[in-house]
Amino acid sequence: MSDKREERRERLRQSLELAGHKRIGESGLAALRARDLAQDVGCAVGAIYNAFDDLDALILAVNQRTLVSLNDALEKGEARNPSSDAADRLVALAHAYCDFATVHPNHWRAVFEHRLPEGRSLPAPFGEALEALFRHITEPLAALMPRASDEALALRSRTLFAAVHGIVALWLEGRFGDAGAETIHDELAALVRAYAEGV
Amino acid sequence: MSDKREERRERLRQSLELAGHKRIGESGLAALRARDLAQDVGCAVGAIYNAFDDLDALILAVNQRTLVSLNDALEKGEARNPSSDAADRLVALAHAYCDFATVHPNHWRAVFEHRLPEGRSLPAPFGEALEALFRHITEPLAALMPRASDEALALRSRTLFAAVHGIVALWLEGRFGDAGAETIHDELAALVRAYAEGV
DNA sequence: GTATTTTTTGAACAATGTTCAGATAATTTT
DNA sequence: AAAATTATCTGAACATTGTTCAAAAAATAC
Repeated sequence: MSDKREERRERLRQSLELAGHKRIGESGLAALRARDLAQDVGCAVGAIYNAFDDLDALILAVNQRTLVSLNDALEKGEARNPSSDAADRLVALAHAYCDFATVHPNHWRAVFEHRLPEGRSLPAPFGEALEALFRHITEPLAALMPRASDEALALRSRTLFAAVHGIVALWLEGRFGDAGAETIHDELAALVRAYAEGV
Repeated sequence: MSDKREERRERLRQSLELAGHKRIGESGLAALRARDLAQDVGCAVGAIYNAFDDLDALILAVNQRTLVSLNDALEKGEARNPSSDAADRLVALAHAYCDFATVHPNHWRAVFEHRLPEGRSLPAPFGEALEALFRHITEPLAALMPRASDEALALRSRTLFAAVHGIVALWLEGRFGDAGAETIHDELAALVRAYAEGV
């Protein structure tokens, strides 16, 4: 019966992930320290490396959790704004994305700031969480482009996501000055609608 | 006559900036090491701190240089593609931006990867170089929105820049899979044209 | 209850950016 | 030209990181 061991290890993993989640949320990815995590959880620094290969692995776990929350937020955004018009749905998604980034800036930033060391690639579940994100876009987009191939749809979903992400990112960096949230929503809506009409 | 001193110091500054430029170009921002720079230039580590406050200051200098190159590239792109149609000009700009990022990925990435420590803000010349970037967009955009205020134009220029940047960034991260350069050019053109028509 | 295996511990290591006292070099003054 | 002053350069030392590892402790197996 080696379940107990795995269970204990899993508990530690969870605690550390939670502590990491908290620290990133409060102070950002750059402020994450192995020793702080150990203290939060009440273990020695070395023990971290029994639960995770790396701090990178821990960060990936936290970021994946963030992606899941983001997915939830997008789904709630869609539910709150049920429309049969595809363009409306895309705008609602963009707004929900923007709102999530505004409410959880540090978590959201961490997902995109984090860079894996050269050569390592994203774990499969992380890629799947990203895929789920894109799917939200693909569906309405398919309504707008009934004759497009799956590959074309996948590509254009990514393009639209990237455009929206770029706008939200530059805004949250503060490079837009101090434009209010409504202004950004307007900008997003304009872009998304223009794109929806153009395709 | 204290010019000689300033001149020497300036020479060191230049050498270090050049060495930093080279290292970032070859291996990326994350691989920049103070000790490596010192060796490249043939001085002691400590001497770096006579020429620059920080490594951050050195990085900012390199990044500013990159922004200037980028501006040049955009101007050349405009010159190579002279059109009276505002939408065409915007598309040419987006393509020139994409090409620059493709040819100088590490330099280009460094500009956006680098984060100043909490509380410090960009030096004025850096902000001006960014402004110059936006101006390229503002001009054609003004032709498309003859009745827009200066503030509205500034905002929409940034939005369009951010959207294009987001697309190029996600592409260079490799999240788009292995789409060819023409595909990305097409995607950029579609987005820019749609936006141009929509405003 | 003993033996084995795993985990935990925290000191030690390596790699960073940065500082600083002393040595060196440049500049100014006399 | 020599002395005095000032700036600069040097590289060892410091503080902070993530990570490792031998020894101790704990858990598990027999």
